[in-house]
Parts: sequence; structure tokens; C-alpha cells
Amino acid sequence: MKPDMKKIKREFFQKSALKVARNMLGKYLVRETSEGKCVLKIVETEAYMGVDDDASHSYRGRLTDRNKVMYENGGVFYIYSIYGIYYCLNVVTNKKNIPQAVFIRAAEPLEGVEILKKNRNMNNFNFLHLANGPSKIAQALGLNKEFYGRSVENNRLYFLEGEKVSSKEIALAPRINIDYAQCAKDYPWRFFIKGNKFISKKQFYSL
DNA sequence: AGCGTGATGGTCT
DNA sequence: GACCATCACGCTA
Repeated sequence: MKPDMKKIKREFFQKSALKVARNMLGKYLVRETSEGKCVLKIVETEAYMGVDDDASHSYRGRLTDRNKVMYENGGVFYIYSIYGIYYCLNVVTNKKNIPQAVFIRAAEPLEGVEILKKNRNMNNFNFLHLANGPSKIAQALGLNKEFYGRSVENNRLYFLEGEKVSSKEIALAPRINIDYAQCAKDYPWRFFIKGNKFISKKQFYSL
């Protein structure tokens, strides 16, 4: 990793979630704790487009304690718990009161593997499965609601410029586990790096 | 490889 | 009271 790599600023996220989801591929997600530093390369994302997207938590302007941070100006974290035991990591996008977000689905471990491994506490260790799912990422990085609503411009959880990913390397597909959506169920709002070994497992089913 | 299922509790109506 | 932007494991083959 280049030492001069720049931190990504909030402005990066203040555009359509579709654009941001695509542009987040190849970026590095960095987690720093007293234990050390972990770096993940983002390889799969999903866009949640807000009021017109019936898969989105903010569909038709829905506003609850859980999702209220989606209405903030882009560049803050939206973390929620799911199935009682897991967390999902999103970054709020677009401008204030346009409640969109990018869901980070899968990542490739680049640095801090021992810490990721310890946090994941896997019975059968598999490097490919360290961070190849949204809640695996949260678990591997030791995330909880502590970062709910926090700006991406902080020193504990942030993004770096990472690697350029050309359009040719990117594939689109429907999003995962949104069967409850009627209209948007099959919209190709999932983005991933073609052929990357760390994309989430369900990916392969649809290829 | 693909499908089915249990765990587990916060959130929403 | 039902749902859920998940995961791991076990089964079939």
C-alpha cells in the first residue's frame, strides 16, 4: 500500500448511490484500533436508491429510528443490526434529505489478516471467506453501532483511494436477498469486480 | 454445487 | 407478532 494514498472525503459520497457504488469498487476500507490496522479492498457493493426503490429502508420516505441517518448529507456511516446477531455496513450517499446508501457486500483482505481472523472466530478458517459477505466484513473489522451516523472522515474507520477499476472489469447484477421488493427486485444495482475471488458466495449462483 | 434450515433479537406496524 | 440488505452447517449427489 502506498504511504501517500489519500483519504476519501465526504464529498465523494454526495452523489447518486448508483455512481458511488460503482466508484467504491477498488477503494480501501481501513480500520484502526489499539490492536492494529486492517485494510480491506472493496470488491462488491449494492446501491439503495431511496424513496423510489422498494428494496430500500427509506422507500417512500420511510423514516424511523433505525434509518434516520440516511437523510443526512452523504459521507456518514449507516450501520444496522440484522437477524439479532449481525451488523451491516453502509455509507450514506447523495445530499441531505435524499435518503440513499451504498451497501458494502464483499471485500478482499490486504492487511491485518491476523486481527480479521481473530475477530471472525471461524471454526474452519478459509482466507476467501474472511470478508466475502456484508456481516463478515462488520465482524472482521469489529464494527457495531458505535459508528452509526459518524462521518467517514475520522481516524478509526475510513476509506483510501485504493486501486483504479476500469469499467471493463466491472459487472452488474440484481441485488441479493431483497425478494420482498416488488418493482426493484431485479434491477441491476449490485456491482462487483469480475473474476475477483472474494465476491460474496451467492454471486456465483447468478453467473 | 445447490438447497434447506436454525440461530437470534432489534425493529416495525 | 412477523419480519429481516446474514451466516454456517449439513444434507444430497
